[in-house]
Amino acid sequence: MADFTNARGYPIGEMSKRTGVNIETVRYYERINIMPKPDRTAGGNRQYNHDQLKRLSFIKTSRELGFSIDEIRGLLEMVDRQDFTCGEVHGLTVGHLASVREKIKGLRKLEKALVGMAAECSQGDVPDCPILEMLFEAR
Amino acid sequence: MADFTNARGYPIGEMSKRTGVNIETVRYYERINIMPKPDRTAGGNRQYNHDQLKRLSFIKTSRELGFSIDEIRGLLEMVDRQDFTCGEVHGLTVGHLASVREKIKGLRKLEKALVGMAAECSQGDVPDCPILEMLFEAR
DNA sequence: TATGCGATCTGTAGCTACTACAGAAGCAAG
DNA sequence: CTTGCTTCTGTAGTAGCTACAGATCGCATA
Repeated sequence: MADFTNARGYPIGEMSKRTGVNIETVRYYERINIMPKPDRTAGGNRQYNHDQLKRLSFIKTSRELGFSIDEIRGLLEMVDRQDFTCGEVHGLTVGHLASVREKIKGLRKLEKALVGMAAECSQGDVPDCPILEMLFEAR
Repeated sequence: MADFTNARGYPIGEMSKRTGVNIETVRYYERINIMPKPDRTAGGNRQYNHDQLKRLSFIKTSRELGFSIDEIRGLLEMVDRQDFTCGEVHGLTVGHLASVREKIKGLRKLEKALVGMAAECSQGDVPDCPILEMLFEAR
């Protein structure tokens, strides 16, 4: 059994397991420069350190919270340059929150429309459907 | 001023204006075979008829309701083959409704998490931020 | 009829955020 | 040393468009 508690560095598969980020995606993050180029073994395999693990976790968590790669890039750049303030980060978060709420609003409308359409429908065996009729209304 | 009330056919720009579908997108729909190849003028410009206008409206409305291109393709194939029943269409709609509700649920969770994070934050001028700390927690 | 200008043409490449190969090479256990 | 899992690079695909470039069409006006 492999043991990564000593500072031997994590291979990419371990990074993937620990963060839940797909291996291919880890390499992708390197390619688009939100993850740094890690050390390599003599044979050329990637070897990550603990900071890089934390960075990848950050990205994963942020993605799960719906931040775009570009938003995350912005946050990470501030972190890397050490020139952020709590207020800035708060601003980005609140901005993102607003866009999430927009999405929820849109989906609620949509839900309503679908419920309305479904309610109109007899669900019968007939080839005649108010749902399709609605959708087919030319503008 | 152009007049399309006679059966001269609609050029692509008119289709676009009437449905709100981008011109490039109309051509894209043709390429992926959810819109038929329309007639052409002597010079090679597309000339659509009223049925095609209705079909494009159908696609647009369905997209706005969040149906995927593949779902729409399915609906249109049924329509084209004339072998759908109202029950089938209802089924597709209800299935789609379920996935919309799933999305809403996910976004609500996300909203909650963001609100929680933002509340923790002093918004101050300091380079020390509980939001970033949360995001940086290694797993 | 000529001209000018907007609309349209084809083909290709880009976007977001990944994912999925192929074929070769590394690496660790037995 | 072999076996077999992991990792490597590079490329291409996914959805659903959008954005060009450079050429041609078509219609109104002079």
